[in-house]
Amino acid sequence: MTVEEKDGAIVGLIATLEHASNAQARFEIMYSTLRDRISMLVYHPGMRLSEEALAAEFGVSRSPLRKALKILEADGLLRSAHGVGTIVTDVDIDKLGQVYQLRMELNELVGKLMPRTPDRDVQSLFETMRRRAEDLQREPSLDGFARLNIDFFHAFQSLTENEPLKEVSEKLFYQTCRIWLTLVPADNLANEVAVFCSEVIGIVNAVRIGDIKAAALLRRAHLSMGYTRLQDYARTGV
Amino acid sequence: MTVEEKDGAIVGLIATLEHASNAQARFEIMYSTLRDRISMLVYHPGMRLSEEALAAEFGVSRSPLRKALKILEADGLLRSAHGVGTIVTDVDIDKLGQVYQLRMELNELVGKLMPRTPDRDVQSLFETMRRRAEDLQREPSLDGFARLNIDFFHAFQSLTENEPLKEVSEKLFYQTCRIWLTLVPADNLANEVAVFCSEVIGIVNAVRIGDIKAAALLRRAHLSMGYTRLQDYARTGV
DNA sequence: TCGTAAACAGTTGTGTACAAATATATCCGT
DNA sequence: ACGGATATATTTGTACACAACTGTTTACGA
Repeated sequence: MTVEEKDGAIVGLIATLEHASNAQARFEIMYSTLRDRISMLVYHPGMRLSEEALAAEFGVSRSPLRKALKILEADGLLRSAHGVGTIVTDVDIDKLGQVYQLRMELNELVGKLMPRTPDRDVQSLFETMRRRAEDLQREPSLDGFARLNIDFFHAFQSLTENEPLKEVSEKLFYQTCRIWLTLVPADNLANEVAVFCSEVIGIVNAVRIGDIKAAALLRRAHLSMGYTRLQDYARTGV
Repeated sequence: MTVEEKDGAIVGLIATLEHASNAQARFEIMYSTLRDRISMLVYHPGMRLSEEALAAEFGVSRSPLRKALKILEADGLLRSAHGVGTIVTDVDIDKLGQVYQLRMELNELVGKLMPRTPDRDVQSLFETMRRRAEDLQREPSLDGFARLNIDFFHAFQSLTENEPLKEVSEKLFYQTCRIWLTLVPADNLANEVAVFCSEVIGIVNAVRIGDIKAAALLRRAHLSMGYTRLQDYARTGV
């Protein structure tokens, strides 16, 4: 699904870009690659990115790269400062509270607005998520946690057919998902992973019997509890 | 509030841009000006815009102008086609149904998520809206209707302090507000204006007594009825 | 007269040079 | 040695030239 799953890493990325047919395809690759790196904290908050370096890596000039950066800026993930650089935005637990409130409501809407009866493909997708959750629980890792969090979000998105809702939810998700990587303390990772995996498995079970509404309510509940735990981490961490 | 309210129209616009201190300010002017023109059907759906002509009008080169166009493209208001031009997107009543469903839910959230107790400024803003609604009802016009619709939306936005909710609502509003200008038949304009003005006045009354939740529910109800009428116009119009 | 292909005009996409702005380093005076 | 001003390096913002692409027109042949 994501671009990262390539063999030769950076080399493979440029190769992919070279063969990208049109401008839109090249943009999508650059955009999702950068967004993924920001979300996975490869580019950590406060880090300065160089347009020239990124353009060189992608094998293009600054012009098309800047388009991707501008959209990421509109998404709230980057911030450009003239004469300084392109800076990865900070994630502030307090400001993110508003986003979390909204995300909770939106997740409930997944069950209300055009819920989609899961077909065979969706079911197998969620079964894959269950398997990955079980694997992760056996061998917890921060990266695996973050990756499954992202992929499970996209799987959950397929439960509604309301396109605007999906777009809006996606934008808000990427504004918040980094917070876990910055706040969860290493000594509590296994516990946090276990909670998350039980959430995944619970929702997979709801999807299996076709109860999208229940899946949405479960997700909303877990989102709420997750935010509470994040606040605790932020308090004790400081 | 909007940029259009200048004396010398285009000349004034360039003058404003010349004096804009930084790049962000210049971007905001170009962005909101173009969005307003699209929303007011100065640029009608299907119309082709020329980057060069727009850049000349704003007194800048294509580079900074393109940033505004790219964001408007991400907003779903424009579409760029290589070798063809920059085209104003169509408004399709069926596809907009999903947006309307979402907008209804989001409007209700205004009353649930961080509703703001109206201060003196907000109250006077809504009183202005009431006066403009009364004026419009006395002398109905399509442009006046569209303008008040946009301005009243922004006024309503000030009733919540949840910034992400405001951003999301704004994006969705501008995806839908053009539909009225394209669908309302001229022979029913006075009637439609009357309905809209009564909505405005009703919500102003709710705000006056400080009942934001009621204002939000009223707005949601009117949004729902409005969408139903739009569907009727679309059916009888075709 | 019609169909087809080639030339043309016009548009967005990309590369590149330079301007504007900022952070850092350097130098000088006290 | 320290403060401050100045020079320098680095970065994003802008302008412009050209490449890539598309729709239209025109010319040519059947």
